[in-house]
Amino acid sequence: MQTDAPTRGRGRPPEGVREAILATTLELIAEQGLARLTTRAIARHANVSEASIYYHFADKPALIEGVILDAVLRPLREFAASFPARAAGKSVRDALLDYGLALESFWTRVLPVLSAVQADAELRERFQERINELGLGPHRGVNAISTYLGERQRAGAVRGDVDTRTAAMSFASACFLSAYQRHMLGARTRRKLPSLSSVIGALADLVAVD
Amino acid sequence: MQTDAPTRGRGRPPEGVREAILATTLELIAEQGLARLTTRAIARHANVSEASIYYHFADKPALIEGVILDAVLRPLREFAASFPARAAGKSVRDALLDYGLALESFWTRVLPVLSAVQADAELRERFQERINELGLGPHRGVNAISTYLGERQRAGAVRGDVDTRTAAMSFASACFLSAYQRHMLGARTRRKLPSLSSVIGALADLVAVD
DNA sequence: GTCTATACTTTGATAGAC
DNA sequence: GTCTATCAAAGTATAGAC
Repeated sequence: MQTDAPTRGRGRPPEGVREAILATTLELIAEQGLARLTTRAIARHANVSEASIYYHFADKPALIEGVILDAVLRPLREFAASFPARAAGKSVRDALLDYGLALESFWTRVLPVLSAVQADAELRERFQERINELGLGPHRGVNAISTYLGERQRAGAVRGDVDTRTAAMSFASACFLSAYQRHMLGARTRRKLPSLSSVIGALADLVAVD
Repeated sequence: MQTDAPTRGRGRPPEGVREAILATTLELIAEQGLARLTTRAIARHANVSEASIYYHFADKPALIEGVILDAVLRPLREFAASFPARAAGKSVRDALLDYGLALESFWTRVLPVLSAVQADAELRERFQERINELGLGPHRGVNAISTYLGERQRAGAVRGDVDTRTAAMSFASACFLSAYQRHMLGARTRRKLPSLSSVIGALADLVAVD
């Protein structure tokens, strides 16, 4: 029952089709997971035909893999780039708080995609290869914060007897668990873990020079 | 081309069919994920007909849900039951090490299933409901270890100025991150995080009275 | 309670007009 | 570059014999 546009789509500019497919696919993966994701659903939600999907992507796995990798690498780059700025001119405690909350929200963005990867053996294998090639993984975050703590330690702001690598691991993993709980049990669930802020605060008290 | 058993199966006792279906389904979910799991594959690997699946289970979602829930609750019960025994007569350090490694391997068992849950929106919703009803979640582990540390603190084996809840959170989350990295990047991947033992050891040094 | 055979539905992917 | 229409394959689920 379209009254005025018999020849072209219902408002989507033709050149946005590829981007619409990518964005919609990511959205659907995050919302409903990979198990029942169909090309038909992607096409409908993106206001596009299924054929267009196969014009832009070789097949369904190629589309998924592209979306997944991008959905991990993009937030990662943004986050990594923001790190130096976060610490600048702050106390150790404030820097850790700021960094920790950012780390938690990074994981909150990425976890739905990581879970989707685990749902398909082929995808998982390719993803692991790619991540290993790039040398990525949680150790990156641990190393970054460990380096930061080391610097502050030499500057006398962190207690000399603290093992910065262990402290960094505790810190990073608390952020991760916090994000994972929300991911697994849903945002509406009442949080029964100590708040991330309080845990980071307590860790800061342990490592920082008073 | 069966030469000797025209009427009955190739060795599976008829009464084991239901169990075989359950075990095989879990195995396949852990191995290849939920996205491409078919009733045909389950039947083949379990050496059973597809029809038998539908005799024992209402439909595919019902089968999956049963398997999933069992695969989380069973290890959880076993693990929870083993906890008191782990701490008995040990130093704080040894108890934490023992508990931590057990916690890591608990997560290693359960994570593949939790990831599968995230791959299907309907499954995720039912799972979250059930978990919330039962009051489960990572906070259980944190509470248990926090209680343990509190007792040892009153006994003088843990430093009085330690916040046991924060320490427990750090401890539990390190175990979780350790397991998650292996889950996500594969067991063969060279571990680039500090070993869990070393992190737990360092945490124990921080909280235990020398 | 389990099987074989099959009905029905959905899915990924392609052909061809515009 | 995008669409409509269509196909072959794969998927879930059922019927009926034993």
